Amino acid sequence: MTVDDLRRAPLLAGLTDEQLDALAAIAQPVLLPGAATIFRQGDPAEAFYLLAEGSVKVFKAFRDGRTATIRHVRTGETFGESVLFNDSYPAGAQTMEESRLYRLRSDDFRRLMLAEPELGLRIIAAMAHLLVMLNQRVEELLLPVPARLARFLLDLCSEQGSSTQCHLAIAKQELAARLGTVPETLSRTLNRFVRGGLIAVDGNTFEVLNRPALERLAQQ
Amino acid sequence: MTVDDLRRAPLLAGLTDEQLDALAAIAQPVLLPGAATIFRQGDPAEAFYLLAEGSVKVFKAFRDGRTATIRHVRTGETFGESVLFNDSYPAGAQTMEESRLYRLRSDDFRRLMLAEPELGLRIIAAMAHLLVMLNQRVEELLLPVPARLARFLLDLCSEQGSSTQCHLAIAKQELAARLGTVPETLSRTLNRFVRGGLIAVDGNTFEVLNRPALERLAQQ
DNA sequence: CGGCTCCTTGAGGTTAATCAATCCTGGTGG
DNA sequence: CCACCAGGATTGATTAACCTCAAGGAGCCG
Repeated sequence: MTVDDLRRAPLLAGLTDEQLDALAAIAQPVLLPGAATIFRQGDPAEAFYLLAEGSVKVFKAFRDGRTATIRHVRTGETFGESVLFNDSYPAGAQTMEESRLYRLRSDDFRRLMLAEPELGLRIIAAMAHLLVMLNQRVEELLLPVPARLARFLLDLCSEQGSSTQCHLAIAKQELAARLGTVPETLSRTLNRFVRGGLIAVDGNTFEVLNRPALERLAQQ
Repeated sequence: MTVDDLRRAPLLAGLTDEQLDALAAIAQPVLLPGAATIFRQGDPAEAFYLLAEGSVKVFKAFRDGRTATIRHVRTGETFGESVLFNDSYPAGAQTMEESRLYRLRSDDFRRLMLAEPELGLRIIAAMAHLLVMLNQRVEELLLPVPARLARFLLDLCSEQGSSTQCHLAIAKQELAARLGTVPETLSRTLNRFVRGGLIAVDGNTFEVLNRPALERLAQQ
């Protein structure tokens, strides 16, 4: 049911039932198969989306056809919100499996914001925060590949509650995309880490052997 | 006088005299010589600034000591505003000549925002817009140097009201920093444009000879 | 045991930084 | 009026990072 789906979105948490009803009135349900393009980088911005079920990735496309995954959207999260400030999408989005989402047209949403200032304030603040995050991700792409990989590994470990071990849930080629590089370079870089005694690799499980060196590398 | 200085800031335009007085009460005047560091990338974020007189540049620092100028701040503009969302500065700032500025401590400012919701709404919206701009600038650094230069030239021309001619007011090495590259590469790239018949150069004046090709280059 | 997909390894090419040398050009003092 | 000097601007040669293309493995399922 629409309102229940909306209530699960962190961006909308804490809204009153009336506000959610108003939102539900402008939310268009969409059902997409896997690997479907939702919007492309540079497309005129018309709407943003709430992911109710399934999974979606947001990515930047480069000149050379390479892509860097910016984030994996989780159930209940919104994406493409920057349409409210921008007139074209700053990144592309694609489903990774069959997904159910809601489309929120930006002019409908803007109209709603005028009627409900509280909603607007909440959205704008959340969005500013998102933009800061996005900015950090894009900035990371300016670092050399080894630094990006080191960051990722350290983050993954702390995310999984360990300071030395972590398990990679996605394929290495997905990781390469997430780091904005290609599988070959990822493979070579991992190899270099192993030869340098920084980490040990067993399949998709990693062990950090020399944390200080890895942290130094992650710096720059 | 403080209030007059504040009134000139686009971010604050349209505020009532009372609101400006309240702001003036928390604005600390600062006088700095040229080439002075205002804050460094990564410093804990405590305040943002309004430039009343002089000139300031905001820049990203790279691992290798290179820097990319993100923007040249003009009189009446604010910079470092992202402290309101971030707990450290995402870029560094430095005066380019003797400058007079006002320091606005972020917790003072936040307190003021709570008391004056209208002020908060205005600031947040303006800031979200700024963040989008910043994001675009950082993204540009992912493009190859010729694309960045092409963009810059086209922007400069349209900024100066001409579709074919423009004049560069800063030194070429400053332009190189603005493009996130080094003077040598800028020189070679300009040369390539000239040899390719894209532009003509006379000192610091440029003429666009083949706009479509330049626009194509700017794409990616 | 093919055939598949994913991963790795090697060779080569492109982009752009670095280092070093040279060339202007405008300002200064003789 | 001219020689000289300093900073900026150019040019050449070298180097580093990392992508591309191409060719092997390694595991896995029918």
